[in-house]
Amino acid sequence: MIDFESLSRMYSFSKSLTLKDINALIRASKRKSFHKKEIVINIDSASHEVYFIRKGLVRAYRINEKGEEITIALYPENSVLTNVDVFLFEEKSTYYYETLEKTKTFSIQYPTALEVLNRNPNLAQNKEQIFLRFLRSMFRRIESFVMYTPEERYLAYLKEYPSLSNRVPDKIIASVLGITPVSLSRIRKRIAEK
Amino acid sequence: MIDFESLSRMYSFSKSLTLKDINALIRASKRKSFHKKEIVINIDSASHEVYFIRKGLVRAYRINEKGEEITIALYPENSVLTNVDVFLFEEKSTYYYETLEKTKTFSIQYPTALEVLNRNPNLAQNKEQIFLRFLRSMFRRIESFVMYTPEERYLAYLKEYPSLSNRVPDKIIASVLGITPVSLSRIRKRIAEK
DNA sequence: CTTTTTTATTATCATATGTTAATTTTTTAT
DNA sequence: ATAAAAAATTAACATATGATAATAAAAAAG
Repeated sequence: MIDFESLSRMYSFSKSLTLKDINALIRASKRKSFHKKEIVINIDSASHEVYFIRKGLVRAYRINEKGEEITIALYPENSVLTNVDVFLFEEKSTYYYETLEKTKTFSIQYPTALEVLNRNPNLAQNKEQIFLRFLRSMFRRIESFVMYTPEERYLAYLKEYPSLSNRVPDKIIASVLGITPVSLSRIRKRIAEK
Repeated sequence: MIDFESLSRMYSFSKSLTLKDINALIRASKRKSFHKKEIVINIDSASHEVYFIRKGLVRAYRINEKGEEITIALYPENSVLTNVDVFLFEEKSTYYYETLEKTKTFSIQYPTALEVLNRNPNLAQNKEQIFLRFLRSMFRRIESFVMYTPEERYLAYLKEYPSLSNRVPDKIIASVLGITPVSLSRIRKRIAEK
């Protein structure tokens, strides 16, 4: 059940995983495939499933009071996707998690993951690494909102995620940056004129 | 060395701490007092010290390229303050952590805290709680930037931290909200007119 | 208490963004 | 390949914000 692709994905995700850890994780996890625009976790779901994106791209979005789609996060390859509402607030999901591309995942029920963690102390450290990874990206994102203009945020986004800019529709990028699609289009024009 | 104030502070911070845990923590930590406008952690510091704010108020700020003070975070009573650059990015601090009021803290060197944690398995769970607390507040803050206007963010801030609005100068609140002091003043006027 | 310094407000003007709608371009579906 | 749908661009207008400066109010220092 352990193939080269799983191994190398795991390795690229975390170099501190041992073969034994990887084995334990892979045996406890299952693979899923999603078509484009397929729901991974639905709104109102209480799912405790933790996903590792092997391939593809997922977004988390909701519909606001005005009926607009608000995308709060993108999950590209090698990222960990969880139901934030369940994990952080013990509430049902307030977001749809939907693929933007054909996507392949490993996933594991959180209670099962905890069992594996308890049997493999090495993994506990890995759990902390995942927490730190979330904290890092969230902190950088907050910094970008506090310190930079929308235009600067867009440029930083292009720099940090060059591979995503071609895969994510601008209207979704705009939402992630906290601006409207029309405004992003104008920003793009301004940048192009330089 | 364990007084009632320490106990009740600890209890209000986390109800899952046992007396033994509290004892271990308090014995390993030391108390500090700071005057108003005193530096707790300086820019470029590599300090691994973790602070628990017993009383008072601290902010993290830096000076941007234009010479403006940018406040990224506020740390009121019962919050945990760490050198984010050191903890998340293993770099020297890019922020000044400065008191806005007379402030009293418990603090502990992170390596020492880890020793205490290792000797007291109950505390490990508590460490996770602290992580979760950071993740929660960061996530909510990101949501507020993505989904709400500056005016809505200000109203949400007033609602969430009513006790802070009188203690923090508006120019600092403006910075935390990612807007200019002039703009916040206008927002306040607009709100007052309703 | 008075003076000095800091903060907040207001005004003015330039610029950016939001909103709505029309048009063009691109993507998707058949 | 063609039609249909979605996304991106552009335009026009209203509104909000940024920048700078002057003034008023509040806080700090002596």
